[in-house]
Amino acid sequence: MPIQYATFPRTNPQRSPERAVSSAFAASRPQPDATDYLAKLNDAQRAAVEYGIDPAARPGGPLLVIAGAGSGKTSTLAHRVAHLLVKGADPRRVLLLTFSRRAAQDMTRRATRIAAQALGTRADLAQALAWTGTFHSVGARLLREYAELIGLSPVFTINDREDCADLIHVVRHELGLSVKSRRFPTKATCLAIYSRAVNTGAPLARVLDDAFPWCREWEAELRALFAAYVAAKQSQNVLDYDDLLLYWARMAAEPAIAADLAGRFDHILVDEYQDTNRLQASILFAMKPQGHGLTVVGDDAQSIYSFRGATVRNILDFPTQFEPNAHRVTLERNYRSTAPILAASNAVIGLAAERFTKDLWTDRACAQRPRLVTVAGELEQARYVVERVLEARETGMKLKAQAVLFRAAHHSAALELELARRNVPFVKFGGLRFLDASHVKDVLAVLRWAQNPRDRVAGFRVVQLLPGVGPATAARVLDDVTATHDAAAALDAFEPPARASADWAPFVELMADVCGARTPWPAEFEQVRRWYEPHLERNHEDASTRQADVLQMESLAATYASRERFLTELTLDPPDATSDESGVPLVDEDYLILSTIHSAKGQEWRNVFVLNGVDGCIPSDLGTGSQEEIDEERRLLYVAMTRAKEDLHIVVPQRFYVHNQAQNGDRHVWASRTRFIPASLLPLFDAQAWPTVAPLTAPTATGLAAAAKARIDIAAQLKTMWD
DNA sequence: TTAATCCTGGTTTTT
DNA sequence: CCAGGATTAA
Repeated sequence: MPIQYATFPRTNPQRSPERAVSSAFAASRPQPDATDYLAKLNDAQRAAVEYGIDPAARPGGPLLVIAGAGSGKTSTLAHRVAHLLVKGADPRRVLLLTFSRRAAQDMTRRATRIAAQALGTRADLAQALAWTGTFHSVGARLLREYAELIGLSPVFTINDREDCADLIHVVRHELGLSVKSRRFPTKATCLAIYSRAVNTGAPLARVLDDAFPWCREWEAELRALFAAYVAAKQSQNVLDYDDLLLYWARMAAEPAIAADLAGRFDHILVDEYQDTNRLQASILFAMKPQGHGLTVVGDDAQSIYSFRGATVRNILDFPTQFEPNAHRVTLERNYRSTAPILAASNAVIGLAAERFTKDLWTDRACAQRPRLVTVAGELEQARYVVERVLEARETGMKLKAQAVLFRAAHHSAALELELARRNVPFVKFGGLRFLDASHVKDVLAVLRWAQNPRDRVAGFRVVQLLPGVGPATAARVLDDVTATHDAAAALDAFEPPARASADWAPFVELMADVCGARTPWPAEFEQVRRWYEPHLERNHEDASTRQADVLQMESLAATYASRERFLTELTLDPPDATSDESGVPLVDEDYLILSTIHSAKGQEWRNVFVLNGVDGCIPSDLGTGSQEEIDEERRLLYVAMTRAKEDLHIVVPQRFYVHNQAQNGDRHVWASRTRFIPASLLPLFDAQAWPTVAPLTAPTATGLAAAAKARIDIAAQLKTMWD
């Protein structure tokens, strides 16, 4: 039997307490007017909510909901979940997979509110709707429960991308691949190749041909590297992101486990299905081979994660995976944007090579077309945005109701400077992540190592924090720890180099405490932080801002039940922003949203600015190799545009700065408007230049004529300057 | 063996 | 332009 975790009680279909919870709902239900809470839905939404749900909420056939941008997708899915609960489905046996944790929380909140209202119950439905989260986080939870059945230790730790890259690096070195005459791909590239192969399920050769042609010559070496990488992960009891899916998929394909695993869920609902990959689809099919109780929701026009192995084929081919085919409902009515914004967005996506089946419509008439604003350069672009943002705020539009979107995190650099200069508070989503900051990684490494002493990447990092300890000493320490199976004892017995002797005893003491869990969580975090602070100050110039980060982490740590939960969830759902110079605005303060387009998925704002609407940014010049890549970039612009409710500005700088070009270093390039808005679409936009009064005007003919009459000899004047 | 310095090269988006 | 790898001084 899988071991039981206090925090994640296993459900048992026959005699679990959850059944009791469910029947309590049923009993307290005053036979509501079943249609009442669905009254606000339109016909298509209602069909999507009610399909296949009989009066006893027994799982019906598979359902695909194609939900266009702004068509009330979240609301519809939330209503479907609520409808299930109202009909008596057991919330503990509902699996709800979302794209991000934020989406998961949002969905849980909405669904339970609707259901609670309809049922007139005060029972804590949200608590009962426990299996809600991303594929990765749900995978992690399931794997911990079944760990011992599949040869994992349940205390496995999860490496984030950086850690995985470090591990690959070590393995690569051990295989002697770093000393080839021709340069071997970097550790990050190796990991990207590995990850893509796992997530797409494609053979290595195909992955290389499709996405990494410049690494083609290394196929044999890469294959050996990946084999060693997998072995290293296993011996160290660590999983990477891909493993969470891969182990889940394999587990679900194993008949002995599959019956128990799949039998735990009556209903599986998946949001943002267009951004799932082959591996994720295989999990769903293994869990629900006939598709009973399976609902997937998404929009093929918003598929923007192919770099992560996602394939739009998942959603396009979903209906025919089943016999009879899955039922399909399409939501085409848009409630978000004005008609002109929608018309322009439809036109942009309409030029895609693979034509999509739906056109969104709305009855929100409006005269203002989306603006296509030409500015001179990035500085003017930043000024334009700030001016317009403040202007809108003057009219009462909160900063939070406005957002600036861009293709790559660094595209907002100039804007961030301008916002700081003019004291406009903002929060940026996407780009540099909290977990990538070295001081954050240091602290987490201490905790991770204590959690899982076999984790060499964590240990390697921790030991080297001590002055006088470098890679060689650290390697010896780790060998001792691995050999003795007792980190604290091994550290105690280790003879440190002279330079490190003063720091050794406090270090051993700390690790003994943390490994032995002598200090209860979250006080343990504080203990680690106190130990770490002097090392932080020694190693970093800007110790004080980094210290603030660690303190912030400490308050975050207090909100998790245990060290294990903290480590797992922080890795799977990291905070979005670091506290840089601008500082984090207070929660109740108003602030402008800056976000990568990818991070903006599923959100909406009244006023939206899209930066750098030029070829080279959208589409990124890195993504113009194939028609598929170009179409994905086009969908990216579509996603950005359809975030806007009332006003949309696409800013086109005529000149922008590119950094680190292979040839000439930094330089300006002359940009042209994005190819996704060709001349034929211009009538749908309100094209304008900014600023409206040109700062420089050429001399006019009459002006020159007048000046000619007063000709002066400047050369003569200058000569007299030094007389 | 560590730590400081020099130099090269490489690039988006994220669970 | 910055991170990470290579080189070199201590």
